[in-house]
Amino acid sequence: MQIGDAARRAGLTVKTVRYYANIGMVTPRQNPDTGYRDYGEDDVAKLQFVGKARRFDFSVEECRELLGLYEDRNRPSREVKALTLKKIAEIDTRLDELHSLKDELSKLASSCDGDHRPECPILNALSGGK
Amino acid sequence: MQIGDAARRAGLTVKTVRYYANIGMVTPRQNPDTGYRDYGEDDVAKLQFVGKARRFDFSVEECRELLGLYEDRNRPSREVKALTLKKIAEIDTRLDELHSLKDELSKLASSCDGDHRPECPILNALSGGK
DNA sequence: GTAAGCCTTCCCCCAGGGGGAAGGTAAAGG
DNA sequence: CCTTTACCTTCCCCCTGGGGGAAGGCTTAC
Repeated sequence: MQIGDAARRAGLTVKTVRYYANIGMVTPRQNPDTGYRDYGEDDVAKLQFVGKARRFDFSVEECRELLGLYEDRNRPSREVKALTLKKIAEIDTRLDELHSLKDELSKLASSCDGDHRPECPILNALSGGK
Repeated sequence: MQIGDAARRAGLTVKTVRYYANIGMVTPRQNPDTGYRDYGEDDVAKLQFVGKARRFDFSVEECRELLGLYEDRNRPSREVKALTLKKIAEIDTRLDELHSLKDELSKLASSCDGDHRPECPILNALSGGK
């Protein structure tokens, strides 16, 4: 099938699918007549797999790694689980950062009157100290 | 003072400070003899301000906006507060996304034995369904 | 004299594609 | 048969927020 159908079925844009082909992540056959990319069911499955993994915040490189494990029917599940736990730890780190950012910004916002007057604790905080 | 000192005092890299000059965010005078950028105390204050706002997850464009408000001694504090509340809302959205991602990944991870056997619910989840 | 330590501009690099130009191709409608 | 429409291809520039390093110029210190 052509790239448009494959993209639709995987829920990705044509641009994205072509990009994945260019970086060698999901490489379809080529139709020798037209020169068009020719996607099979297995390719669509891989595209769906990658699309889902991306939505789970795995980077493209991590997706490549997961895809390798996915294609190797004999790999130990340990490896997949390790990648997943690493990703969870990264998410935790980012959650902590965002929580503390939000706390600080919330404190600033609640200390600011937010009226027509120029006095503003938010700007004072941003300009003062370190 | 030269860019190196300004960068050190603002806790930024020289590259970053030069970048801010290039995009017109903090534009120092120029030393006519050497052609070097010449930073004053006011410039350093602005660099510190921007550095802090960046650490608060404000984008460069938002920093430019905040800097404009910071320099306008008569702006209403309302505008600054609005930007801050918008940023807090963005952080909330991202927190929600990350929380649900983490939940899903945690469920997958706990359902996977993570041993030497190839059976892996994580890959099954990524490959199956939508 | 020369080495260190500044500074300058210039260009390429990262992720993860998006936007659009220029040009080839295939199928359907009039 | 011709045209329109909808595909497809490669190619190049754009975004964020700078990092890395080359090539060149200047003082200053040893």
